[in-house]
Amino acid sequence: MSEALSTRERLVMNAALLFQQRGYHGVGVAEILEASGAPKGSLYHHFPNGKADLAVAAAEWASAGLLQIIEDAFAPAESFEQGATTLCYKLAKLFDLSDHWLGCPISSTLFEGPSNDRFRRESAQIFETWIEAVAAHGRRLGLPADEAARRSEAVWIGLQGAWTLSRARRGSDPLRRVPDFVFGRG
Amino acid sequence: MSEALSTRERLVMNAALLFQQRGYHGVGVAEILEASGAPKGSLYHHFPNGKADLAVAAAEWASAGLLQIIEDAFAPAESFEQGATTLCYKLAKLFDLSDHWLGCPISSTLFEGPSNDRFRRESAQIFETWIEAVAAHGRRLGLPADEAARRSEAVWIGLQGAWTLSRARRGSDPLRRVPDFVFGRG
DNA sequence: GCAGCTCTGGACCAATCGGTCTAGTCCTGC
DNA sequence: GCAGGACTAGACCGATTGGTCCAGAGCTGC
Repeated sequence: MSEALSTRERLVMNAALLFQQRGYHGVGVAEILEASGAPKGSLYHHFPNGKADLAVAAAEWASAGLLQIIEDAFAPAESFEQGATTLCYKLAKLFDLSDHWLGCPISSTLFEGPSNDRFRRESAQIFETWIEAVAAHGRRLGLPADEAARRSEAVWIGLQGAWTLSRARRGSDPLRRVPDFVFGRG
Repeated sequence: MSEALSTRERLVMNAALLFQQRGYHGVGVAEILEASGAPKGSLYHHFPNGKADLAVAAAEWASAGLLQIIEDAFAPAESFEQGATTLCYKLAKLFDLSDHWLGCPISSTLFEGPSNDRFRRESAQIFETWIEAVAAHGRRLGLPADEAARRSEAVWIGLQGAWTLSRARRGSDPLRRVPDFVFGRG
């Protein structure tokens, strides 16, 4: 149960999940409140700017989760290719565990949000953090810096694109083929 | 000028553009009406189910435009690689001509829409049409059927992912590097 | 010239939107 | 035991949402 979580944590978690399912504008504040079992006062206490603040917090929370998945995937890896492949499979499994309709937590939450620079900058920064985390593992595993940068960007692009196709097809197959795509196998 | 266009066409065009910019739920019916210079009655005359019908029509209109771009890119091509590269550059140019913030017309319009099966099926079908159009050119240009299918899917995934990254970075560089990823250059 | 359509124009509606405000509860330090 | 901040609870708000409805404009065939 989530009773142990604070109201703030529940708000962020539920907001992240709901935004991922239906996008920023597709989810009303009331629904997030209901899912979190919190009254309106709590939301505006923890997030003075309301929905927008909550969305940024939700995206950052989701981003932290993704970074952890990257660490878990690369920790036991003996090569960049191996780590990246594990990462793709982990995300495919995550996708399978959902109802096959989750979007990218960052795009869904921030790209579709109010068109202000704050959201745009925040999303760009989260994406770059993601790519840099993978690139760092590439360098650690012996790749030259420029190749690590190129490869990690390719992994990101492959995952982002394949995630969309997996969503349309309601199955994780495209995600599982990302390593072939990135490393020119098959 | 767009005076020559019918009310219906103006509605579909403007809806497609606005949805692409801010997603299905991010755009109100009133705004589409205002952009099209049409009253409410016209919308519900041409699209009895209102916003949802309009969104499907807008996605199909955008899809037709994309298919035309594919034809234009592959028509003079002498190899799949050449056609696909031209396609990527054409889309990069298109992205540059916008304010660097357009989303994929299909995802923005249908993925973020109401979570019903109609939207999901429609988006899946449009994506498959897209991939099949590219694959057909692959076969025409001498690729074995299975390789054409794999390659065209890779192009689609690369473009979809790179488009997202281009959006975050506010520049079309990632799109222009898609051919390198797909064909293992560089 | 009028019957019968397609289409337009816009008033109107209930529901929902995100957000404000304040009274009250709870916990903690003293 | 009480002072005071952190937090909850929910009534309330104006604006906007998507949608309905109907009167009438404009065109076409007769």
